[in-house]
Amino acid sequence: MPTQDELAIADAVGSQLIRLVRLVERKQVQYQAEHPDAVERATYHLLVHLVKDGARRAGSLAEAVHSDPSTISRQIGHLVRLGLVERTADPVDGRATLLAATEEGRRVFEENRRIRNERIAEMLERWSVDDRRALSELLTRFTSDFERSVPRPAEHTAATSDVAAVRS
Amino acid sequence: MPTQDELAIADAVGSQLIRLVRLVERKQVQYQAEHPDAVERATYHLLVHLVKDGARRAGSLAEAVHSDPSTISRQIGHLVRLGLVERTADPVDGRATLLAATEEGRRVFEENRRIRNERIAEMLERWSVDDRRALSELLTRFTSDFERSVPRPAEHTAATSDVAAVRS
DNA sequence: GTACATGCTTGTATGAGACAAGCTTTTGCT
DNA sequence: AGCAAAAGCTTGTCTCATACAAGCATGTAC
Repeated sequence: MPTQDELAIADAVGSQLIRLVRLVERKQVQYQAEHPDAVERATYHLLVHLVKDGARRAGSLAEAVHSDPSTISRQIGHLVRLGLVERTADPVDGRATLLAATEEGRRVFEENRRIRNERIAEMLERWSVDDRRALSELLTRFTSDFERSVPRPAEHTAATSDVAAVRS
Repeated sequence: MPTQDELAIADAVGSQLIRLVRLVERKQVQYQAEHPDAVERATYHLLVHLVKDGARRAGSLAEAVHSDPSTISRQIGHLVRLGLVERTADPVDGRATLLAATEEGRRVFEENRRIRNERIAEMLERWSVDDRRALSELLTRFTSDFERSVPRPAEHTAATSDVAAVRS
């Protein structure tokens, strides 16, 4: 039973959250518009997974991003054509393919991350050190709480209204 | 010229930001999956605009959400069919249509927002009052800074790398 | 009053993603 | 060992959202 006060804070946080998500999405759309040959956002995300977590099988990726294997297959196809990812036979299972980021794939990822960090550092330029640290900590904590509240897809517990939480 | 320390904070903030955006998106996908007759996310966003800012013309909406007029037309068509939005002739310009949320449209919006706020309040349940307030304030401030850094679409200033800021 | 601009809607094309079918390899049962 | 069933991925087909183009109606300017 949240109090009126708690709901007011929740409303503020929720509004900012939505605003933030929209801004990020808009930036990504702009990026696509200005880089017509850039890979699709979802496709790029696969590269990120491979760089961060190392080589994985296609099915594992599909699960990680909650996407259909056929979709993954085509997306990886793009990345392979661009030389950012390599397919190698899985030594322990001939049916499977091991996917790994290439050196170039890692380079592209690091470059994007570098640019992103610089932009964010610019945004925080005028913030006090304490505020910066506080933002980072509170954001991390909130994200973790949020993550806990998103039902794992497998569980599939009665979530009829659970899920309406972030809309608008 | 950000320092090493500043970049480290920026990296943490950026990572959490991406994580957060993905969580929100995932929640929205789940919502769609569980409510097959729910309107498309982008379509719902139009309703939000109409509730928050009052009646507007279709073209104005199109600009607000950076979308094609034809897309808006069809999306509004859905909302009208659902009884959430009304089209009325613009009294001052016979070519234009004024779009307004219906009572039901407002009700749906308020309900979603209420549910969202409750979920977020739950997430913050165990937070201290100070931390809650700090999160809300810092998030608001950061979002505003972020917004300033997203070039207005009209400006279209050399943004070749500006825009790579949020990827991965 | 006629030509052009403006605002929206409808037709058409593109592209991402899901489901289904197919091919290959592995596993399990006898 | 051998054959059936399952697993892992790829390719074919469909759907759906969105962008671009064309069309229709109204408004505006000379």
